[in-house]
Amino acid sequence: MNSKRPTPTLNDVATEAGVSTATVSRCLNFPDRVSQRTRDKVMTAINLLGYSPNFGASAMAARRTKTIGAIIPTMENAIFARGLQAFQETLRGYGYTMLVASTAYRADIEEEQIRSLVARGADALLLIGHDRDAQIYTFLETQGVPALVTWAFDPHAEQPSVGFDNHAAMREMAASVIALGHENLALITARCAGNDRARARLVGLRAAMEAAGQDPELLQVIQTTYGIENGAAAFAEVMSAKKPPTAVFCGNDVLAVGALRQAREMGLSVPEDVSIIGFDDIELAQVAYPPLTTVHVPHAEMGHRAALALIDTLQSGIPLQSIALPATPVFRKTLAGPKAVK
Amino acid sequence: MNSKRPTPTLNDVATEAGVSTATVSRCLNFPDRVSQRTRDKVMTAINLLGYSPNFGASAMAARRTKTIGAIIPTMENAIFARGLQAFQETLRGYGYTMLVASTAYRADIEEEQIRSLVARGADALLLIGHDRDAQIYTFLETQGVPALVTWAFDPHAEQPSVGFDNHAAMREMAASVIALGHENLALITARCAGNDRARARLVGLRAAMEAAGQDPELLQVIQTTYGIENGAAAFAEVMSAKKPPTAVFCGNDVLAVGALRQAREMGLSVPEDVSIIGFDDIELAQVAYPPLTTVHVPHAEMGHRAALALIDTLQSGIPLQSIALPATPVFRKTLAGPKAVK
DNA sequence: CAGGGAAATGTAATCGCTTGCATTTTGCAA
DNA sequence: TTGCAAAATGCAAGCGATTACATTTCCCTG
Repeated sequence: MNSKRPTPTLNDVATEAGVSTATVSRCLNFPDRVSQRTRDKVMTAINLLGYSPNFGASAMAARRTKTIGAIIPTMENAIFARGLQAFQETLRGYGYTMLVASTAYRADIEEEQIRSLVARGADALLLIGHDRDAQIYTFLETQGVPALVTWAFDPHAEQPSVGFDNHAAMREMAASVIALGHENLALITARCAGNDRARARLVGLRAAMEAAGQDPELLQVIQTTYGIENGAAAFAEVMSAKKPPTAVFCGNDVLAVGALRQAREMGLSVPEDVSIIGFDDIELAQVAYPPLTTVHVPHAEMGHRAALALIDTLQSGIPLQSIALPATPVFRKTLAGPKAVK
Repeated sequence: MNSKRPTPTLNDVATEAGVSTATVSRCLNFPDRVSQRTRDKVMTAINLLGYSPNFGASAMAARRTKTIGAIIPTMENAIFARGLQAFQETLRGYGYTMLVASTAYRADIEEEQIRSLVARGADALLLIGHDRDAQIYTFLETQGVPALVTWAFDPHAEQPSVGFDNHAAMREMAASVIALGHENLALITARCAGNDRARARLVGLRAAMEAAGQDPELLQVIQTTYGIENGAAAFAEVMSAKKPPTAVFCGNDVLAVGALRQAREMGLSVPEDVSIIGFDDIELAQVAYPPLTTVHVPHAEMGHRAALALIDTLQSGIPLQSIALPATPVFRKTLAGPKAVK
């Protein structure tokens, strides 16, 4: 009847149930190695005491946590949400738990989060994109924590990845746009430094221009930060050029939606006056008005496959294998041929 | 030169640096209780070995983790994103780490996640809404883990909360709508079972009707699952009534955006033919076309204040205090008076 | 009813770190 | 120099689980 009892431990349960701690532990981890009667006693004690195992202690003793960490740049917009959701669901099905951390697109925070998750005992890690200090990969190796890169696929990279080829996807989309007759192009993109995906998309776009006989140097590029507002601002800037582009590519749908809004505000109609092209195909893209022409990314599939790959390597010990998934243009309503030129 | 060295421990660092483990530990946790020289030696050893402290061990020994868990219904849409982001940022500023888990709106998963986070040593928990089994609160109490409810504010509830009054907010919005002359109302909402916020909004709406002398029973209510698609479907259903409503309330912006899209598809213009009202004021609301009239929720402020409250109780031991924040209607373009009636 | 192998349970070492207390160093004033 | 308080460091006892390995109990079979 003392008011402040400390949280019960395995030991307390053992005492209460009149068995040894080993039995209680087994009862929890391998129920069928324990007799029915004992199990009942133990379970009763557990409920009575409101016992819950201490994760840290258990992790330390068992040297595994059935936990996988995921580190994403941001949770602000839904870019990674669908993928992560799928990732988590698949993990759950195999008895694993996902831990998420976000970095606000900052390398230093990312490193901090990686260390934090590893310290927390994450058995493996899911990372977005390849770009990061080599020393981080060394660290992970030292710690014996497998890391899988996603949202990108680069067969040349050291790190295994489950994702799609950003370069190829953007090039394909750009090729279609150029085929429509657009010659004056612009790109609004997230900062490319430390962001291999953004960079690959940019380079892919230039490649398409080159392939079509255009001078890639003519591409007007604006780098900005994520966010609808920023997309809007960048669009305004882009369109203020003496010879404004007829098609504006955006590194992602969030920026594209901002551009779209700005276009409306500037009295430009899309796609008649100017085409706007996104990337990612998040929910926003379908809701935008007009519905956004964008590059579809297999979010759920990616999350699912990544989870499977990680679990597999954890259980089999076989190194991770890269997997390429397709990302393809989806044409909705924001793309049309350029206005008849002067 | 052996290829598979185990991950280094505090002990290894101590040996390498030629000091005791106590010193290394202090060096990490209270740098200023250690001499400059020693600190350098230790740091060198740490870097050399690629050491990273084992969180579980540390948590066990110290009995605290500087970790706060947040459990949200979903990460799929951005509803909780802004709030969480703010929550995390504030936490970070005080040296705390946030762990997120999502439940897919399922009570059993939520319980599982709560236990999991507690077992992981979360020093405190952030929960969405009040509705959950009383036994969970008992459990948290037993474990000595303070839990703060957010996204809702209910002075009558047992649990402390930092949030806004869903009932009052919806009533206020509804009052404005009714004042415009709308008499035939409908509500598309998330499932109300186990969701006190949805329920409060519904009741708030009815209260406004009653206050205006309308029969609350006349409100057409459709419960559905989150998602743009579902919002669209529900809207179609609502409008198929023999006497379709002139204003359709939505329990949240995601549903509202779906409704908006469906309206467009049905050739109805908003707000001329029908008004659509959302709730939450997530980014989506401003991007939608036309921009959504909705109830603004102080996401960032809420996350920020919740973090402060939790840290405060953790450090001072003073029980959590509830805080009410305002949530107010923001009128954009999807609300107008009803069409001249027959 | 004895004997034996399987099943159930117990014993105790161990995981990596923190921290109260004891001990050694250091820095300075006398 | 010497003496001393303060600063720095070391010692060692936990923290709460897991799990070899040892021991006891059970259930059959002959």
